[in-house]
Amino acid sequence: MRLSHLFFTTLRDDPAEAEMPSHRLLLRAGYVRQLGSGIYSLLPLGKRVNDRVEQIVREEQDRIGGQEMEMPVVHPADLWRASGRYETVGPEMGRFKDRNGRDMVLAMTHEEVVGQLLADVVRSWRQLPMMVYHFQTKWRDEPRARGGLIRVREFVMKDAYSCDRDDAGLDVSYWAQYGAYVRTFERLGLATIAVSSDVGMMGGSLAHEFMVLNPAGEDVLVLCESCDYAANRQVAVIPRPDPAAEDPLPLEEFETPGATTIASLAAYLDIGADRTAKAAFFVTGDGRLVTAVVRGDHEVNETKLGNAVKATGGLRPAQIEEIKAAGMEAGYGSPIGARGTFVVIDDLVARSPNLVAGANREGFHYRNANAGRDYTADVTADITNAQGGDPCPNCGNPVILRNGIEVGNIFKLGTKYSDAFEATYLGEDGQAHPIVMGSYGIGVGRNVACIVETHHDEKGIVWPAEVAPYAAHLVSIGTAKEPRVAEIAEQLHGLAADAGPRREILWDDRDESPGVKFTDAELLGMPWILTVSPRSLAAGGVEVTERATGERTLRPIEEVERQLVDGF
RNA sequence: CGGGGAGUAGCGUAGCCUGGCAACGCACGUGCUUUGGGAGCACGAGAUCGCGGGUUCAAAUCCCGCCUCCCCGACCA
Repeated sequence: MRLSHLFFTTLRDDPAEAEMPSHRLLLRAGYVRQLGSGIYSLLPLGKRVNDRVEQIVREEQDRIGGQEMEMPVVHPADLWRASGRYETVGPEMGRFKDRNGRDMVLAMTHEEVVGQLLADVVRSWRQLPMMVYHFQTKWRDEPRARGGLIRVREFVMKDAYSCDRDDAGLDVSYWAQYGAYVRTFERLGLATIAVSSDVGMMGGSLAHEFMVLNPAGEDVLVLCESCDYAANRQVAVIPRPDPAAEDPLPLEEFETPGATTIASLAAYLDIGADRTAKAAFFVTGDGRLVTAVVRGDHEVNETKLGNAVKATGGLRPAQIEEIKAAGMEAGYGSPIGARGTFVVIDDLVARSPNLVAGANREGFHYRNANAGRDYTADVTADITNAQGGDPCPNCGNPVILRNGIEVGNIFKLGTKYSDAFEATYLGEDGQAHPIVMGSYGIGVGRNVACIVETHHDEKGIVWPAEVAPYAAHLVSIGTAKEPRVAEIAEQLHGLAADAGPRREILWDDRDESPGVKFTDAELLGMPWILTVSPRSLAAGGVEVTERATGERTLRPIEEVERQLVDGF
């Protein structure tokens, strides 16, 4: 490809809105352009990288027996009503009416379509197991897009669906996908950590997320450096020691002026935060006020809390008025004397005697609050976040917290969708059984961004060879001085093109100064930069620079020609 | 949705407080020179100053409303 013909432009200055390296570099180097919040066009270079990433994902899916297909982006709403998700999902799903007034939705995932297809196609146990996948656009109207391609609203996902006769079969499919993901991310040049995760809106029993460590990551991971424990903080369960036993003392109200936070309360009383009980207030999607009580030295984990109260439609922080309506006082709140609220107590609070808790009266707290005696739980569960230094559940050594970006996930779905669509098969026993499903996603664009996040330097992108849009970047210099420069460049460019699409190179044939060409070559990030110039020809060939190391060697033309075909 | 910030030429910005010809760098076009690390000179094109309303002799600038984008928090590939 001649750079003079390529639909792109590089930017000398960083776009003001781009903060993450991948966002900045993909914009500057002319790979992508933004159309709206969380909506991006892929320019030709971006499209080629995207295709290379897709191809690696495709090969690894095919290797474990996945069959590629394609399902639509626009679905009739009735399909989503059948699974119940038309009601449960909320505003992140795009909804519209067709010209006849029928409710339609934009696909945010494809379990429903697969469920319906299974009901249609699968009759017999002989058709199972079976795994299908496709690359398709999803629309998810996220509350906030961010970080360029890291978190967008419209994106292409590889989503795969495994279909098995029973749980044992699902287990096999699940771990086959696990292995495929490990290979996929290795080939993409991404160091991932598989963490166990929440099953979220998908429902199901077991799930892993593949995470790339990144300070800008939106997930917090709980990791153990002594063993291989790794979990999303949403689900990490940390063992906690029993608090020292004390006899319950009488409840006693006392004045704590202005102590609306645990920090100020503990400082005022000169006690540890672990001697206090903290109440946090949420409202579920179905309108219940939830009061969560954790010890002052912990934080509420909203995922665990949501699961504990079986919240449909998620949780949102409660308004002051909603807290007051239940007889509680924000800043001095506790379930003591409250009414009309669902109370969830962290199991550590349940075991901690004589805590300081809010008195539901401005400027007052109680001493010696005891769960079970002074207030009762509707549910007692672990609802706290793991913290750095907590003991690892495997080996007991202190865990660390790191941020991560989720580049892929795998879910055991079970029969939720096959039940909804009556997707059954006749078993060897002559009976109908529900098909057992799994679901496996990889966001293509996010992976592209993550590759740039790990493979770049101060000059620009450094593509791993497997995903680079072109195998090499040819820079020709001094064509006016030496006619052979253009001839040789032309020859190398044609040779690479003839060697096949994967061997094609980018040739900067523009009439630009050498400085501009080198700078752009480094910004664009092809793994090899080939320089043809009067100087290189006089020295006997082509200068070959490895982008990653900056190492330069002068190689005879014939050798470069061979390497353009066989690889460098 | 809560909090913070920003919309001026393709990109980056100044001008706004204190109203008075819309400016600078890069990029872009033409010509000449230059050609191994973001070249030089000359000429040139490019902006309804996010949108709507208001105040004023006069609005990028002041006031009101709206829209969009970015960043931090609750969701996910």
